[in-house]
Parts: sequence; structure tokens; C-alpha cells
Amino acid sequence: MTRSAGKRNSGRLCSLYESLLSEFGPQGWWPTIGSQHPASGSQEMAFLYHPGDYSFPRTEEERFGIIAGALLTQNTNWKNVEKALLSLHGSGNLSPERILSLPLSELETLIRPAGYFRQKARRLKSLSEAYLKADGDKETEELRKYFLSINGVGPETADSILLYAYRRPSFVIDAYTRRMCSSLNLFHGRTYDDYRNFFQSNLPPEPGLFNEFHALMVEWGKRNQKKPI
DNA sequence: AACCAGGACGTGA
DNA sequence: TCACGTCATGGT
Repeated sequence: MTRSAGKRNSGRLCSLYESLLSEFGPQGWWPTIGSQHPASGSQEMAFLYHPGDYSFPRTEEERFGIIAGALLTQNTNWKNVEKALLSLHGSGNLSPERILSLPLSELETLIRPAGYFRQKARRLKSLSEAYLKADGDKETEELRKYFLSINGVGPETADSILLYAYRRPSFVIDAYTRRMCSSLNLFHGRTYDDYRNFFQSNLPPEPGLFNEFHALMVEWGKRNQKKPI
């Protein structure tokens, strides 16, 4: 990659980001559980987005909810994941310690709406154990390798955990990102890491930027799946 | 009623 | 490496 090609890609990415942001607005990822009507004291829980807030997860449950959600949403509609996470929360089990102490069959029942529930129940236990043992002071790429070594955690899940739960500058690549790259003739790569390297080498390593950019591309994908551009 | 959704893994060639 | 089957629920 020549220096001029690199600058050209950076420019394209930055203007793409700006136009997506002005068209769709801040997406407020990652959604977390909160009460829907805090002022009225209603206890009805729902998933809340927080547009423009790129700060660290506020509570331990919030952070673990992101991690569990990243695993549960694999090849699954997010609405189904919400049901699973709400049942974990509602039963007081949305923590790594509680997940580990739950009998496997009970965990399966709680997360059933998220699909692949047998596989995901086992993997959620191993991820919980790994999360408890994780060294949050590790350098980003080392922490990434650590999570990638856990069964059930592939590159997209690892990067979602790093970016949204740890606020590390690790760019998340998903099916929408690839579709967008090819349909805009922006980049064509072979592997996951090809795409990740493309974004990371052409953007400043800011977690807030990576956060919003990924979420915006997902929104673009959702809007353009029925009515292609 | 097939098809898709914010993937990952095991297998055989 | 890589193509292919498997894992499962819920909405369209």
C-alpha cells in the first residue's frame, strides 16, 4: 500500500463516516438494560441505546451484559437476544458468577429465545470463566488473542467484547461491513483480518469512532437489505 | 413457508 | 487453506 493510496482510503473512510453519521445520527451502541420510564418509577425493563455516549460501561452488570450479548447475538436477530438477556437479568443471573453456578439445563432454558441455546449455554459458561480470569491490563492485541482462544469466541465476538465492553480500539467486522465495502467498491479482502486491518490502518485508533462507525454500517445494512441502493 | 438474523466450529478433501 | 454441514429461535 503506497502512502498516497493510504491517504486516499483514509479520506474515503472519513467522508463515508461523516455522511453516515449525518444521515442516520449517532446510534448509541451497545444497547444495555435499563428501566424504560425511570421518572415514573416504572420497573419495566427494556434495552436502551445511548446516542453520543461513548464512555465506559457504568456497572459490572452492564459490562457483562455486553459480553454475553456479543456471544448470544451470533447469527441471531438482536431482538431474540434481548429476550434471553432480560430473562437472565430478571432471574438475577446476569453475572459471570451466577452463570457459572447455574445448572446447564437451567441456563439453556433462560437463553432459549436466542437460538442455538444448547451450544450457547455451554459457551456462555466458558466465556464467563474466561472473563473472570481475564487480565484487563493486557495490551489490546494480547487481550484479543486471549478471548480468541475461548471456544465459541471468534473474531467478531472478540472485537465486539474489546470495543464495547473494554473500550479498546478494535474494529468490528460483520456481514454488513463486508457488503458495504463491496457495494461501495471501497475494499475487497479475503479474511476477517484483511477487513479489520483495512479499517484500523486507515482510521485513528479511537474507540468512540470505531464504536459509531460499526453501528452505522449495521444500520446502513438493515436499511438497504430490502431496498438495495 | 422459505428465508434471514449484529458467527463459530468441526470435518474432510 | 477451504467448502460444507451443524447449531435453533422468532419475525417476515
